[in-house]
Amino acid sequence: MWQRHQHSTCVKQALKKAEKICTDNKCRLTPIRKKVLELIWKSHKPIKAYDLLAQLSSEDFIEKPPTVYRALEFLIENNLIHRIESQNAYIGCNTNHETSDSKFLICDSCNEVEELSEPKIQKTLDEVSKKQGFTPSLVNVEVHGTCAQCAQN
Amino acid sequence: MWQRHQHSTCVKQALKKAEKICTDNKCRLTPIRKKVLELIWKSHKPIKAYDLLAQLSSEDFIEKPPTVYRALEFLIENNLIHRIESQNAYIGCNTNHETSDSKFLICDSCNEVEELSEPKIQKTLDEVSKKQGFTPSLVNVEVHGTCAQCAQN
DNA sequence: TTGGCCTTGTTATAATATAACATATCAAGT
DNA sequence: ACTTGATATGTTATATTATAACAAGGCCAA
Repeated sequence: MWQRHQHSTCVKQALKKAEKICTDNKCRLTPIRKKVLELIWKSHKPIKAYDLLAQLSSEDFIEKPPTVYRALEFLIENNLIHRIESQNAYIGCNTNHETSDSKFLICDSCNEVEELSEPKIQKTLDEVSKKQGFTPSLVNVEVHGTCAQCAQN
Repeated sequence: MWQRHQHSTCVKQALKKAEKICTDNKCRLTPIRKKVLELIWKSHKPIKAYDLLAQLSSEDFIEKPPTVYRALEFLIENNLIHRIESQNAYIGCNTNHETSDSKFLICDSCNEVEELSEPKIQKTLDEVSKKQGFTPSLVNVEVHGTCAQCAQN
């Protein structure tokens, strides 16, 4: 997207962060979970469960749906990835949050995704919720559109 | 949800509004489309495509998936309903918008949904997008939590 | 070292959605 | 009214996404 970066390093960083989070949370980053997380980060764009499945099966991992969905569930619970609801796809989480809130800009042209961490959004949604007497527990924002790169071309 | 209302009247109003919109948009609110819209409004909560299908088939309508999905597609295109992405479900739209943007408070306890039309949210998202050089075309916000009614109980 | 819990394996199936092509209906111009 | 092109629906089949249920294995703490 508009922010190019060294991709190989971000995969490593993500795995490192995952190790730490699992230690902190007293849970296990098993080989399958690690592999799925790695594939998600390597993809760099939202990736679908059955695409992960295909990649796993080409690498001596078990290639049954429950395997992947369990790994995804685990990674989501530990805030290591998010699900993009409007695409039935999964993407690595590179922000630090306690909650599973997710806020994305999704470029419908290049299909890259930027995760937002602007407190302003959360604040606005909290205000509006409060006005309705509503107590938010989980926020999901998906803004579709065109990124800066794609707008130029 | 926190706002109780006369339900039978809101179904009628929704159908009336639909007639108008279809006239304006030069498109046709056929019996199937009308029936699907009516069922969605009668449900009053997000309803799933296959539940609609079941209800249709018990009323002499054709009971094949494409029938329902086509009607849903039409209704979404004309902003008469929205899809709740996090639930694979559909709900009537009672606000007036040009775009298909949708913003919801979703009570995970009673499963009722409130559509938001606060310009503040749109404004905040526009600002954040702009900051990233991103041009939004469609916004989807789904805030899960507990509504005022349910919080009391 | 064993018992319990977490994780994975395995089979089957549920739930959600679309492709592709045939037929019917509408509505606008003649 | 008749023709025609566009829109809508019927129909069959299948794609895509996800979970249930139960068995087996591995890990670790008492």
